[in-house]
Amino acid sequence: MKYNAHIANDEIRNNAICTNKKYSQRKKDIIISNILKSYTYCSTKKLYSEMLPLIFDFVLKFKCRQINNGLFYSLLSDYLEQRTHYKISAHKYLNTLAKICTFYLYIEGEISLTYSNIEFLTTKSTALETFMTSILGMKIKKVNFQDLRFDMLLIVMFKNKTINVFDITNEMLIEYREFIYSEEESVSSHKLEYHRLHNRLYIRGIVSENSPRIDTNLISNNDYFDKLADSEVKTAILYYIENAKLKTNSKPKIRPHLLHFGLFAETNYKSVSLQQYNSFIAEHYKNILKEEINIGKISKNWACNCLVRVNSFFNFLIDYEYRVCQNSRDIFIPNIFDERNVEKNRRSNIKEHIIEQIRHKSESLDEIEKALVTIYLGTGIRLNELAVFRVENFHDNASNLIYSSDLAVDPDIGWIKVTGTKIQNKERIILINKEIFKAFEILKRDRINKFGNLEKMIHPIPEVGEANFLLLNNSARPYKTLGNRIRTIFEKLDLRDENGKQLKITAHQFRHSYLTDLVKHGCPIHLAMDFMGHVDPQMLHWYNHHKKDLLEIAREESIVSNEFEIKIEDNRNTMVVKGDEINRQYSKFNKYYIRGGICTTDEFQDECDYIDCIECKQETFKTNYSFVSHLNKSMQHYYSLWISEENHGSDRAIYLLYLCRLYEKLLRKVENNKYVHEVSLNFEERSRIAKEVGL
DNA sequence: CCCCAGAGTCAGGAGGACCT
DNA sequence: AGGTCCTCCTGACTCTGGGG
Repeated sequence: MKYNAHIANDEIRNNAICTNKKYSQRKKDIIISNILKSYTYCSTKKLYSEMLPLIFDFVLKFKCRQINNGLFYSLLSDYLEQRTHYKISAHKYLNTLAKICTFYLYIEGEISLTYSNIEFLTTKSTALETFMTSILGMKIKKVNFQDLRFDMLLIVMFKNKTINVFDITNEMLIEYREFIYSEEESVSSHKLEYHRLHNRLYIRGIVSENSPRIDTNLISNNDYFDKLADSEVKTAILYYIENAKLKTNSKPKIRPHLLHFGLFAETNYKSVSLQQYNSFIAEHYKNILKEEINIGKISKNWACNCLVRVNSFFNFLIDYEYRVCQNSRDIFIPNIFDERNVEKNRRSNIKEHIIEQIRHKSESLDEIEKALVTIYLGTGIRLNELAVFRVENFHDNASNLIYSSDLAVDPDIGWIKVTGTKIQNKERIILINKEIFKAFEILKRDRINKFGNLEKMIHPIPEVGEANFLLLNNSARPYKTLGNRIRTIFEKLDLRDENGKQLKITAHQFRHSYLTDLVKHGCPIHLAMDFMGHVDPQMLHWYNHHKKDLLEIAREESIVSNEFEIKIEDNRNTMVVKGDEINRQYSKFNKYYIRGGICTTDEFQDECDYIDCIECKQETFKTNYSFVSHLNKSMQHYYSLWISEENHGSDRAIYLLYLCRLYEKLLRKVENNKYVHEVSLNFEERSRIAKEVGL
């Protein structure tokens, strides 16, 4: 993804708000107002507008000075706390503002970047993104800020220089970006390089928020690392031990714990082994906490946080031993807090009885949660699509279609228009039933209660303009962490499988279930694709968990049922398989087709020499055979007509006919009930097609 | 009034599932 | 095959309500 950083830099230089000299108050005000302008959606705007000038001044003080993230931030907190009447805590938005100021000053050439504060100021952040887009004019909307950081670090590698504080100049940035985004070079390979670099150099801090801040959040070059890592970490541990002794009274909770770990580390760290590490953690974890810090009475998270930090310290020790002592044994460092069991294969659909369970148990949820569950359950919507769903896309009064098992048309029920996130600006229609309709109403009502009149609501984020998101977080910003909430909900539901094992359900799994359901009920392929928002029919293979039934239905009920079979081509040998065997072979071979003209793979087009294969005569033909299953007698007739004609012998014909059938029904209803039929673009297109084919 | 603990919430990083 | 984005987790915040 390209962004025009160099252009932006030139513009800034041409219209420089300030030179390298000191900022005048007026210029400073302009900068600050610009930053604030980009930050108006912040829920505590007043607080920040008051603090921003202070932050700006503060950042200026660090002109051309190396400073560590942690130190920088703690100093900033102190600085602000002294000068305002607010009690400053480690506030993320505040942090972001500091990043913005730093970045601005960097762009202006007022400050230089150290390796440390590269990390510091290029963290991915909505505010930073907004800032760069609106104020600096950088078109980096789609750029991951992680990548920006990669770039900056890789400049150093690309230049084959050791990392030096002031080596990263704008010219280097420009040159490197040109290099990295040139067509000859793959960005991903650089990412890999970066990962190696990153993993080697980055040590996470072992400092708790309740502890004095120490410079342990190190990112450094090799020299720095080699020179300082040993003594620095050692110092940190000793520091803790010292403080533990001194301040046991004032901080009774953390000290014994750290003391224990610190002593262990100090005495054992030269020879700490994986076995020691594991057994130590596993055997003493609970006892230590109970004995030393009385786990029953303190925050669980807090204790865990301490352990994580110590954990990372041990990671460092082991890494250090491995690297410095040249010990060649394999070391695997487990994360004792990482209990997730990530499924390595594709995600599964949700079995019917689990869905029943969900429906049953969700009675205990509150209204909003219940609505969310209902929507995901019944629409196959992507997680993010609901998060950015706009109120105006909810056609509550519109008449429209609904997909159901008998393909009936129900004009009483509406649709939602979803803006795709995978493909930009691509919209699609999802048909909803009354249950989902109600769920949306609940969300809408909740939205009005929280944020006022829906119709007059303009989204607080400037670049969003008048978009009116249905879901907002407490700061009236788009609900980025909807996934977290969904996960919490399903944890609350405590779903169990047959063996009583707790199930982890994610929102995306409902997509699998939804498609499986569609196909199971014989939904035609292109319609299913529309509903799912897929471009490539092959994706349906990925999602469809109903293959066996699908094939059997297709075989038994299709218009070509008398002669239905699947030929599987394997090195030019053809075999005909049916039933279970079809299912078994399905995954084994890529190349298959159905007699009657349905071809499924691209490769097949080149080699196909079957007369029946209509596909090979079509340019854009791509499908699988699942649509066949829904055809009824009347459709057989149309189908036979269509495939008999040249250039029309494709599943497209089936699709069109299917649409015709739907529209036929709809039009009839509209006529009878004097229904005003609102159509979306998608449906206009379909309507047009329907007319073209004679309806 | 403050303190505490728990519940709820949110941004960001990492990795890999999804999708073109 | 390479790009996108989902899901996990973590650190750290806010809110609430009870107790001193």
